Amino acid sequence: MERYIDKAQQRIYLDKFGFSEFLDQAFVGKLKTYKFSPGEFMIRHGEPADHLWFFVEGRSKVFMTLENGKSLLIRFYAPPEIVGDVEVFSRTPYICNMQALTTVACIGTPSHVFREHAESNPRLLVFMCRNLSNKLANFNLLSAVNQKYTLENRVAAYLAAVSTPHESRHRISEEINTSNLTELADLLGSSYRHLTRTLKKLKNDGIIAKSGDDFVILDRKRLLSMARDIYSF
Amino acid sequence: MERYIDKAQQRIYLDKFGFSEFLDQAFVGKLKTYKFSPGEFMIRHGEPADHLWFFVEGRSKVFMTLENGKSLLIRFYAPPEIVGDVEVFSRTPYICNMQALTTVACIGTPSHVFREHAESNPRLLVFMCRNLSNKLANFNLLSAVNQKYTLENRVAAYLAAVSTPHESRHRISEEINTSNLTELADLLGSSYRHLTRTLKKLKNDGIIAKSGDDFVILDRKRLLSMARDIYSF
DNA sequence: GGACGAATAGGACATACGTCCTAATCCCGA
DNA sequence: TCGGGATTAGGACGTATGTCCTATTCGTCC
Repeated sequence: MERYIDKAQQRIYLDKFGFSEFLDQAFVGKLKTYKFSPGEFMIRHGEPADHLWFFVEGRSKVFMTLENGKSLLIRFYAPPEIVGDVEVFSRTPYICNMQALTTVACIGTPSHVFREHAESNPRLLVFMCRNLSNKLANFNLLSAVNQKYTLENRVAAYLAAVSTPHESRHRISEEINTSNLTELADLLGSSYRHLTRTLKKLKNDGIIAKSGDDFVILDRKRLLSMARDIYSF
Repeated sequence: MERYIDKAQQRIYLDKFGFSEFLDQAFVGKLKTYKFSPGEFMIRHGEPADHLWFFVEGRSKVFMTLENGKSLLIRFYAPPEIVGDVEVFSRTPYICNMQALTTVACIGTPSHVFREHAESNPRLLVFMCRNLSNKLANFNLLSAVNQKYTLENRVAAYLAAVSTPHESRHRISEEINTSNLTELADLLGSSYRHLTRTLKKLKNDGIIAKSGDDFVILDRKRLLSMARDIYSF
C-alpha cells in the first residue's frame, strides 16, 4: 500500500462519484489517497479496522475465510464503493478479506477521524445508512439464492444478466464481473468442477454454445425459464 | 394489527431498551404502539415499506420466500430490535416477511415521519448505522456458515451455544430461539428430515442424549470439536 | 524452441442433503 | 371419549455438489 497526496486527482475522483456532496471541505482536506497493487490484500479478516475508504479506481474482491479452510466470495467491488463502513460503526475488527484484483485506488482516513466528522454531518450519515441498507438487501438476496437455488438456476440467471440481449447472437463478452471460470465458480458459491459440469449440460441441451473463449446464447427463452425469477425479488 | 396510544407504557418500553436516548421529545410524541397476534404477518415481502418500528415485546421470525417455493429463515427477532430500517433508507418495498410468533408490540411511525426526524438527528443516525452494521456483520457470518459448514457442525455449534455449561449435565432447556425441531431445521437452513438424521448420529456417537423433550450433552468436549470455531469469527 | 504455469475439460467416486412416505405419540377441543 | 392436528421418528431413494485426478491446450518467459 502506498500513500499519495495528489489533491487534484482526489478532487476529481470525489466529484466523479458524487462523494463530494456529502463531505465538508475541512474533512476533505484530511483525506489521503491509497494505492494497492494487483493481488495485494487491502483488508485482512481479524485485523483492527483502522481505516474507512472510498473505493474510486480498480477492482477488488471481498471474501470470507472460514476456520474449516473454505472460503466464501462475498462480492466484487468496483467504484463507487465504501470500504470499512460496517467495522467503523460496529467497532469490530474486519470481518472479511479484501484483495485487489487490479491496481486499486482508495481515498480515506483513519476510522476515528471519519467518526468524528460523521457525527456532525447528518447528510453523510443518511448516505451511509442508505449504503449499508443496500449492501444488506443485496447480500440478503445473494445468500438466499445461493442457498436455495441449484447451480443450474444460478448460472442461467448469471448468463442472462450478463449477456447483451441486443446483439444478434447474444455473445457473452469479456465481462466486468468474472474473467475466468474459477472466479465465476467462486462468485456463484460453487466449485469449478461443478460449474463446468453444469455448463456442459447447458451446452448439451442446446441452450448455450462456446465459441473460442466466450459463450453464446442459443436459446434465450429456455435460459430465462431456467433462471426462474431469481433477480425479480 | 391494532393500534394503541398508551403513552405511559410506550415510555416504559422506550426507556427500557434505551431507544429514548436517541429520540427527541417531539418525535416521541408522534409514535404509536402497534400490537400483533401470534401467527399474524407484520410484514410481507414486496409490499410498500410504510412503517419503521421499534420492536419492544414478543418474538417474531423473519424469512424470505423465494420464487421456487422454498423459503429461507433469516432470523428471529426479540426486543430490542429495529424493523424496517433497511427499507426506510433504501426506499424499496419490504424484502422479507415477518411473522409474529407470540403477541408482539412495536412502537413506530410512518416511514416519511421517521426520515424527516432522522435527517436532523445525528445521534439517531449513528445508532441506525451501528444497528445496520451489526445486522450485516451477523448475517454475513450466518450465511457463510450455512453455506460452507455441514449441518452436523452447525447443530453442534447451536447446541453448544444454547446449552448452559454451568449445570452439571448441560440440559438444553426450553429455548428462546427454537421450541421445536421443525423450527430449528429452518433456523439452521436445513430440512427437518436431515436434522433428525443428524441428531440421531450425535446420539449414536454418544455426544448427546435425549431425555423427554430436551437434549442432554454427554460429551461437551467432542461437541465443541465438531462445532469447530463457527462462532469465533 | 522448450518449459512451465494458468486455464479448460472431464472421469470416478463419495456424501450431504432433499423429497416423499408411513407410523407412533401426544394433546386439545368438540 | 373420540378424532384430528401437531410433533417426533425414521425408511427408501434420488441428486446436487464436492474432492481428487489426469489430460490437453495455450501463452509467456528464458
